Amino acid sequence: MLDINFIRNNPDKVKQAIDHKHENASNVDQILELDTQRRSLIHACEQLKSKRNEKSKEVSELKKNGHDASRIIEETKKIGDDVKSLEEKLKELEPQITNLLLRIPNIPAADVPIGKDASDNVIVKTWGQRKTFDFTPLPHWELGRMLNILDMERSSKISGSGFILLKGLGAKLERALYCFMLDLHTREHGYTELFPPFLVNRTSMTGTGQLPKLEEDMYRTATDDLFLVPTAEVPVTNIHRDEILSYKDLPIYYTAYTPCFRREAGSYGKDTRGIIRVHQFNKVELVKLVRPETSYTELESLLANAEKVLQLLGLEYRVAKLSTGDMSFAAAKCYDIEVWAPGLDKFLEVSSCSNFEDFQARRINIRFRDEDGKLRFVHTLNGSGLALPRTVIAILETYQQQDGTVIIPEVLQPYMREIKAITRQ
RNA sequence: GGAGAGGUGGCUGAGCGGCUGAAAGCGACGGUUUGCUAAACCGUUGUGGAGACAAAAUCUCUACCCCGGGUUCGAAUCCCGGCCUCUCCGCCA
Repeated sequence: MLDINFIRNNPDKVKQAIDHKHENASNVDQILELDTQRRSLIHACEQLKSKRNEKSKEVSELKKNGHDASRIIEETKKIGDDVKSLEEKLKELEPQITNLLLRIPNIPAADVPIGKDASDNVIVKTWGQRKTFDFTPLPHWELGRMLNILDMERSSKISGSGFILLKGLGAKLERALYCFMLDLHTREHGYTELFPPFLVNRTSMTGTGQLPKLEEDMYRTATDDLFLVPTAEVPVTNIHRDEILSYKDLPIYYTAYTPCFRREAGSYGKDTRGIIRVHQFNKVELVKLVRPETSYTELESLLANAEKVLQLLGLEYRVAKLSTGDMSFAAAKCYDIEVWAPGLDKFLEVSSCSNFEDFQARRINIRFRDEDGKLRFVHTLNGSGLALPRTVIAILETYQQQDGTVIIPEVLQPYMREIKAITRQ
């Protein structure tokens, strides 16, 4: 969330950000109005408390010297009642303000293109050569069925639509991919590997910003009020919640594999075929906690780390700098990586790399003490490195042969017991 | 699931309802001493909020001893609820 002081001093910037992000956000003027009320209540309340503390001390003195204190006790009781009534008003007001504050989006960075949606995103990079085929490339669901590695009919029998059942070398390819990604990021890019819980509590979900806005998109276990993680970002970023780190600890780089669970409420009818959009998918996530002054160079290197996966897999991709209208609520700047899927004849988003500046850190209260002993909020970043299903799609569709077999990219072969191709099983 | 014990500052650990934002020790930081290191000695050492100030520095007030309620003129301390940790038993991959 934003600092209330920042909103107070820069209401127009905040309003402009809301406008540019096309967010259905809280009313800034209303927040400021409530904030003014809040502060005057606090002031009045604290003055009364001060008076009460003084009187209590007098009582203590009088009693110690054996005098009667009943008159002052009566007076003080009255003050206590007034304090209580002011506190009740505050207790009503404060959650209102917090709730409104939680629905104000982050301010986009200065170099983010202003636009209304994805059509205003700017392609900043393309990598790889467009693969040409002397036959018509098939979509992955055809390949998956022919090779008997993907069974969408039976997965929907087990769980409903939008769930993946991988079989044989399909399952092995999946496992090879996330092992390869984790190895790359830990060995080459300096990330620490984590294996976090897959269920998290409400506080964690609120900390990273999935709640309160997106509760409808989350799977929740009713009896325990736990949520299935929609991304490893949630457990991993929350690791240092309410902590004060040392500047010596920074930067912190974490990577984690988790399944991701998303109800995809409201997206019915979109990308329904195959495994483009599913309720459960695997992902390797990259998370960074860094010093504020380094966060934008850290964003570039995080993006490069994610790109590296596709480069090593030999998959064509492009990088888009998201416009204000397409950016997420909490991001200050965001790049999407999109991989080319020849069978679908389109690009698919496989990673979203964002700098949240101190927006998440403020919500989640992660600070660090710098060399001067000052407390400052860290900047948080994250990105997929990468999401699995769409990477699988790109591999199957890019490396398909005329006979329907699929060549395994060389970097994955050591993870596949040196199998070089997936053939009909 | 049953029974018990416990949650105090960066850590260990005292704490009678008022003199406790909190003893003591450790650590960290600064200084003195020292050829260097160590040791010794001296000093500093929380955070949030509100207000004063143009702002910073600073100052004042207020809150915080797991969280939330309650009792009281006054709560780290008493009472109730919750969360978490540990031990034992049961169940279990």
